[in-house]
Amino acid sequence: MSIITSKREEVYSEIKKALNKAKKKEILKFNVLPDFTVEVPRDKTHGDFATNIAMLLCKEVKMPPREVARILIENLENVDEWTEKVEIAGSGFINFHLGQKWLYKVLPYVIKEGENFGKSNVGQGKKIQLEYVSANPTGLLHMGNARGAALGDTLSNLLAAIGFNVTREFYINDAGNQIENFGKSLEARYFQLLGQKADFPEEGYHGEDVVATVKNIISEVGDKYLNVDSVLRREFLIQKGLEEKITNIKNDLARFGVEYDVWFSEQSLHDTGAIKRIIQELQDKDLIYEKEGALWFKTSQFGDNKDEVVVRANGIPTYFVADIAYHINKFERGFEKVINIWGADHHGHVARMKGAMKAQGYDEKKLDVIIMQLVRLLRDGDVVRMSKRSGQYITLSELIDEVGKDAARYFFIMRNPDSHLDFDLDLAKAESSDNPVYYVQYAHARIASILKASPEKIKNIELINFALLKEETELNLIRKIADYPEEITEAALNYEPHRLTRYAQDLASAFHSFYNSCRVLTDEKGLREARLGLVDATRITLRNLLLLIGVSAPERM
RNA sequence: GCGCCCGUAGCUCAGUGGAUAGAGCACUGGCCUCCGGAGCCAGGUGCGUAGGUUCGAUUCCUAUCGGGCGUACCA
Repeated sequence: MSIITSKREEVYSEIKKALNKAKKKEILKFNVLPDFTVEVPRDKTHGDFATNIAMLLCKEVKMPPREVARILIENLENVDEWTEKVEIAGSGFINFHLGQKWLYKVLPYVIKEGENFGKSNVGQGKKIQLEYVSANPTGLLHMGNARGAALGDTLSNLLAAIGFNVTREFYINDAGNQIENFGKSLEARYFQLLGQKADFPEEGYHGEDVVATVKNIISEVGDKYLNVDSVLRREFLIQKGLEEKITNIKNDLARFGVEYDVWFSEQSLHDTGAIKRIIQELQDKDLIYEKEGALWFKTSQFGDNKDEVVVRANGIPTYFVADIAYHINKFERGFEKVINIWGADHHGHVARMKGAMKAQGYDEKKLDVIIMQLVRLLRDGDVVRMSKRSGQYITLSELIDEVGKDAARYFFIMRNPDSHLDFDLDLAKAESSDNPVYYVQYAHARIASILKASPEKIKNIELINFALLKEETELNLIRKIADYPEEITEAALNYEPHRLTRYAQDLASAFHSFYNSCRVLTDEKGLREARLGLVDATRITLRNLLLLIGVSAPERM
């Protein structure tokens, strides 16, 4: 429990106590206590915490809000012990000024916690699963996959930090139509590279990477498969091709700092009969009918706007039913929460997947789908057009080469997933103040060099007199640090990783301001030690934060 | 047509049922004999439009306009 959270709760419960006291005395007459807020006001002159309770209550008690506020304040107990000043402001806000004492407790707490600062047990060890990227293994990872990777990994880190037991998972679409297509493409390239005539399938994968894959296969087995049965040849090429593609995907993601606990194969759902089982179960529930030779699932009964095919007329199950089987599998593994990160082009899939879970007797509320909008790439101010089919796209690997892992990850989580993302390659590459990543990392490097230049190391934080920190920039920095645990919790629970970059910016800014107005390594020993403590607490916070985002915290730049 | 997301500063984006709506970039001017100037300080414009709910709406609801995506026996 962080200091600021406990402080807020203290204020909250004191207000409640006062209200109940006034109610008992029949000065305020109300039935149910409204759901009021206690928040840190935007404007510092409005104190450390503010509540809107008076405005919410005014109607029921039939008094002007400021009058309600006055009564409430009168009924607060031992106000002087925990506040410096309580005032009524604006149309009826009550502002609590707590003084600075509690702020000084923040720093020793942070230093003692170290890398645990910000962590909590809000999640209580509950099992939670995140599935992200899950790109088709028929090609390389593109910008959209990269955004999903950065978001998914950061969100996983966040949830783990607040005490959830997180499983990170990649679903490999190694079955279905696109694999057939992949096989045809490989086969055509195989013929072509061996000097044979072959038409390349129109719907095939035109990318250069497919050519490279086939070249690798040829260097291994030569023309051995030129004259075998086409079915066997394709089977072999697909197996080899998938192996290489999946290895590539794993390597690229690893370079991006993204590691998975589970790589789940779609094919395995066919092999184990899980898909057949689902279809049977749906049939038993009378949720399946036949039309034009295909089997349809009555998804419209569950909020979808039309029914969906689960088995095609040619007898091959669709991606949809495989995905249902996969999600049932997730629930069977006992996750209390299942989170998917999908691109906006899959949003139509959400309602029917939830419907399918409901049809199978699972609580669809346990399935959260984060839809992220698509990425647009900008170079020299122009949009770079991308298309996977045509093979024209910038890969994750190329992106890392060009702008580096740190900048790429930072940029991807800077935006709300709901927002379209314009990825400005030139800005991401800029080694200047324009680049928000450097701005934050610079603060960390600067701290490292102060600590290095310091004549003494902090040994016993108990002996430091933090009350010597009285400058406005010092107090601002402490307040910002104190916000950190709450920021982490909010970002995690609301699935909002982008809050982290904003906070990072603010924290770095508060530090730079402090640095410019206060000399750390001053001759006064007491003040120097207090400031070193402040600097160290800033370092710990910055470092923990960057770690969550998957960006390095450099000692030097 | 229908469904989902978005519309906030010149640009890229945060944010909130409440008190003066923020940040970065861009533009202008200042700041190191001293811990890293990749820094700091100062400067100004905006919630697409129209209704409704509310003590209070940029936020919630409805309509409308604009952009993206979906609406496959692709995934």
